[in-house]
Amino acid sequence: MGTAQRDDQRSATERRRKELLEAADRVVLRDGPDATMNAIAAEAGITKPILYRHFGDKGGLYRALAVRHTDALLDALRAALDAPADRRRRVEATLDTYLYAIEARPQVYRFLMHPAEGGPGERGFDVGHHSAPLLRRLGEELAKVIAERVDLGEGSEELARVWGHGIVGMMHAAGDWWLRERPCSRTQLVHHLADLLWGRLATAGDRKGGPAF
Amino acid sequence: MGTAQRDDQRSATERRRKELLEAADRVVLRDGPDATMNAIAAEAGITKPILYRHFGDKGGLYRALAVRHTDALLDALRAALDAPADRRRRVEATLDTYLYAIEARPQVYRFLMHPAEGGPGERGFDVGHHSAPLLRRLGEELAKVIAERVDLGEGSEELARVWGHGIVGMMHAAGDWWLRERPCSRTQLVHHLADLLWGRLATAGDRKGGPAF
DNA sequence: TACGCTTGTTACTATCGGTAACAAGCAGTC
DNA sequence: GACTGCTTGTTACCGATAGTAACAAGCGTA
Repeated sequence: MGTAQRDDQRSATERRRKELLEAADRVVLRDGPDATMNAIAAEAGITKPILYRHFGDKGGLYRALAVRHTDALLDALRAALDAPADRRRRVEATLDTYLYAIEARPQVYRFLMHPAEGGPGERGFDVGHHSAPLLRRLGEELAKVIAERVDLGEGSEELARVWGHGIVGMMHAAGDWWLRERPCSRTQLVHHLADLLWGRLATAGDRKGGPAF
Repeated sequence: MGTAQRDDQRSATERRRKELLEAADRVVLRDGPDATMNAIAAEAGITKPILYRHFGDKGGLYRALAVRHTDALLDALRAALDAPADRRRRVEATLDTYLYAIEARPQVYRFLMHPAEGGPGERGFDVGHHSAPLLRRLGEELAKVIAERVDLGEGSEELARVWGHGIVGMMHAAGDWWLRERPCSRTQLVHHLADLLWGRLATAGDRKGGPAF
């Protein structure tokens, strides 16, 4: 077998893989976290074992799906992070980018972050909480940017990683809550979070009627 | 049937429920996220249907378990939050309390936050990502304390809730990452996070070698 | 004794992830 | 043309698990 054909086959299988992923995406969009392997295979016009040949197990399929979406999100976040503006603006732009993404595609977001939620059998598309890997990836990425661009003195690498994961967690938790309750506009949420990051908690006074310490 | 006996029975069933929860706790401690309903029933010396009569479904059992642990954690956090010290100390004490809890009982923590992780079948104790409810509860609780004690001016209630959920998310994500990688001591992590909350990100200078904006 | 209530069991269903075992098409090789 | 090797695809199964009847046994009470 010549190398030309091997390349053909390789690109062919990759195309196929892409098609399968797109089918999986459609099912996830439609069925939410209840998507089963059978349903995905049916949507792709094939049967289960092929999915398993391509992705190993359900976790593999999920990971491939998650990587696709995470990559897209990361690109958008990097653009906001690298915009030519002062730090406060960049932080706000980054927060807004993330929140816009989860607002625009809540189905995808819920699938990535909260697989297996509804459904009677509770036997949804779970495969072991992939939100953590996703968030960890975002945290590491943010840490890299912080370490690159902010002067933190001694032990800056460690500090940057702590902050990276901390800020991503803040963004994620606040975004998750906001997406459910919609207590305010996206812009307001962004400002509130930026205020928090800008140390307003430290400078705010004690409440007058509150406990006296 | 007299009311006395009805009370007896009620307290009896509640005692039983408590025993079942303790058995479930032991299994979770031992088997981690792979705990099955059968295993829990066996540990309690009974069979499945009784668990279902007491807790409805797996989610019910999980929720009851989560509430127990969350209550205990909340008590500890409230104590730290209400200690007679300045705000920075209280924040540090609270962070440290949380981190100590997850450090001391990682099995419980992993079960609450990351059910269904290991195991070949990936069919672990999942039941729909209960970490979110848990974190939401912590967030609301912290929001209450912030709104009570910090003077935030206009729209303080909304701001406090954003911060409550944001800070809890920061604590959770950083703690989760720290628990896995152990890149530094707990004390250091606490200081790093408190620094972040105290606005050091805003005041730090640009890195000299970094991109020029 | 007969009733009602709770506790408990055995035996079952349904569903889902995952896996053989086998069939068919299609390139290149003898 | 027949043979080999590879990928794609199928049907039919296994094993584990959540969840559910249907039935039995203890135990106070009327």
